[in-house]
Amino acid sequence: MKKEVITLKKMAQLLKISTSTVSRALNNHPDISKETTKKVKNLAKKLHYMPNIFAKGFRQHKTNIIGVIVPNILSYFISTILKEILLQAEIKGYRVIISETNNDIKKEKEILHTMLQFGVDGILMSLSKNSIDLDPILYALHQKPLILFDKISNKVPCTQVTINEEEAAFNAVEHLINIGKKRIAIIKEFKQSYNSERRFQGYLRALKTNNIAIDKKIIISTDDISLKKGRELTSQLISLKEKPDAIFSITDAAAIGAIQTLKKFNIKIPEEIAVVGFSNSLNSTIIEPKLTTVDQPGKRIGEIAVDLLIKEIEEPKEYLASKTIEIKTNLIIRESTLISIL
Amino acid sequence: MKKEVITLKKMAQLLKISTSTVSRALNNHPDISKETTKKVKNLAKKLHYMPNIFAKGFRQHKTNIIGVIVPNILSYFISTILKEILLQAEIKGYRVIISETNNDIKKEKEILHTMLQFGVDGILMSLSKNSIDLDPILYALHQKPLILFDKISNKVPCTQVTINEEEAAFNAVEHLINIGKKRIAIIKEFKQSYNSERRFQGYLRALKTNNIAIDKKIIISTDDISLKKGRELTSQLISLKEKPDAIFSITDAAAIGAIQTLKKFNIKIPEEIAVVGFSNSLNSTIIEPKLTTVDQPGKRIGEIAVDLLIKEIEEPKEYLASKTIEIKTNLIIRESTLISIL
DNA sequence: AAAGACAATGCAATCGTTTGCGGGAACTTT
DNA sequence: AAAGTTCCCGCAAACGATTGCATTGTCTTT
Repeated sequence: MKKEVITLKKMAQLLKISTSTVSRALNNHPDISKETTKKVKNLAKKLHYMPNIFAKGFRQHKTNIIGVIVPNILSYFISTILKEILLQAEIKGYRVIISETNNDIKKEKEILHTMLQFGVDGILMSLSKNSIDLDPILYALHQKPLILFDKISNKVPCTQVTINEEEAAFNAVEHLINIGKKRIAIIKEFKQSYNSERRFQGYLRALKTNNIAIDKKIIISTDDISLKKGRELTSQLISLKEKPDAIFSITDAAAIGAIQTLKKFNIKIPEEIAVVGFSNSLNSTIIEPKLTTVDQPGKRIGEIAVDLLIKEIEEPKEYLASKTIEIKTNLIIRESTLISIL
Repeated sequence: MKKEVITLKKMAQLLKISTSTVSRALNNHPDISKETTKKVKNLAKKLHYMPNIFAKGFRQHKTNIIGVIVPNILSYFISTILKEILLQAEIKGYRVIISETNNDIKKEKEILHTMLQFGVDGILMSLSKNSIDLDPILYALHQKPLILFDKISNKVPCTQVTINEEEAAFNAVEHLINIGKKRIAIIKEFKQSYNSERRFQGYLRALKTNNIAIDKKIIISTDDISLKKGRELTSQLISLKEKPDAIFSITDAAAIGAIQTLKKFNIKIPEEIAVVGFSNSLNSTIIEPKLTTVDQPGKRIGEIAVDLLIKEIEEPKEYLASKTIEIKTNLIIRESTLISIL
């Protein structure tokens, strides 16, 4: 199983030169003659020499590893971001270790700790649903560059990359208004979720801008915003005396649940009740009618987040730069809001 | 940004004892008195001491990192496996680095190389679609424990974890036969794919066992087995003189494409043409009619793969153990094959 | 020809942790 | 009281790569 490991020392012995010369030759140090450099490199290639990364990292206090922390990798949107993070990091010579919190704050803290202990050069993080205690994050931020993406928080003084949640929601709701809807329900998460809250702000602004009264009865909050919950909450909504004429769900999953329930009760979509989701997940084109939804450019988020992190790693700043980058989203209009205007 | 780093030496100076004692105390060495151990541990906690993983790994020739190589993380099935790998690895004290090949053989080779160079303790790998040149993998196998999962190959002498593809396909096709279907088409990949080939074998066996003639006209191969391709190929199938009365697709995506096309042409599912997929992806319950499909226990695969790998890491064997573990699947019967038997 | 410049290489320390070995102190045994 | 045990602890080497400084040899300059 084990093969003999080739080290600088071994190659030095074979060539009858010192390890320092071998090291310098491999690193293209100008002090070393072209001839020697060539000899060393040939031997290294022949023996499949691989530098011991640990000795190197140990010496240079750099690991070239980026830690990524996300609530749950089983989300198409998150996967898209991760995919791009992997790609970009690799291009720039970094490896990526990934950990999941599953929205468990205790675990979030642990992971943060082990990542630091492990010696990552920087951290990309998407917050758990209810990260209230931000101390561990602030602590981490003092040790290594850290950037938040997607699930962010304005309470952490660091670079943040996310979509413009408020505007995205505003556009989605205004679209509903434009197709003639006047009584628009929202299915959102409870307050703990910063992102949900920002989408809710967009919803409110759209209504206010268009002089539509806000009715708390059709503002629904839940903590587990799943497909199943979407179904249940929609059942509630349509049993109201004054039914809504549109539902804006802050996730696609719940929007799909909503559609399923509406179909079950033979309510016409979008004529009686239109539905808008959020994420442009794969399912949104499988469900019938196809779901109008906000497309979140996961690739861009991943790309920008890695790029900024590596910049912070390689050009460390003494002060904490705290800029938030908001990436534009795109409302994709599909059948669930497509009313033919006659 | 930078905080002072706590090392064994610093703590030793503070306590006026030697670094070796500090080290041993933290590792619960029996030679050290309880009193001293306690003192050391308290100080370590107070100062947030974190061992330098690189010095440690350097010394012990162990990194506690597992490398995972997959074709594409944007797959629900793969994500499920990854999720479990992350979970189990973490429980056992290992970190996971993930890389994608995107089915690019050249990249596959590079990734394998950098992972080894990086010093992972072992590798979990799912092969690219057309990994023909297995040399890099065999080379890796000589250096470190390596286990293949999901996309495997019988040409690599190592432990492999996968589902029982042949039997799963056999059951799926036999189910179609049991509901009265006699002319069953298959949508599969070209030969390069070992898994597709095994599913095809199951298809053939089911037909033979039930004395159904094999007709090449309804055996369709493609290299990009996507939803779109599923649509196109289904169009072809239903334009045949002798239409099939069932379609077995070796992926859910193509099966969903098939359903969409059948609906477009008003072909009744499952009465006229039944459809079976493979994977039990999220979409399979969103499409209408809901898709009958083979459930692949991703969690089990991930769990077993990590477990075996860590065993091989911690109890290295001199010989190459080459056992293949096949995990049972489960056919989930839904509307796309649900014929009420009167 | 002696001195200075420069190119090429080697020596040795260093990073933080682990660990084999040795030794001192306290205690037990004869 | 001498010898043997046991318990704690420290010394120092080792892991592999990097790097400041010293050293050697060659060439140029005056």
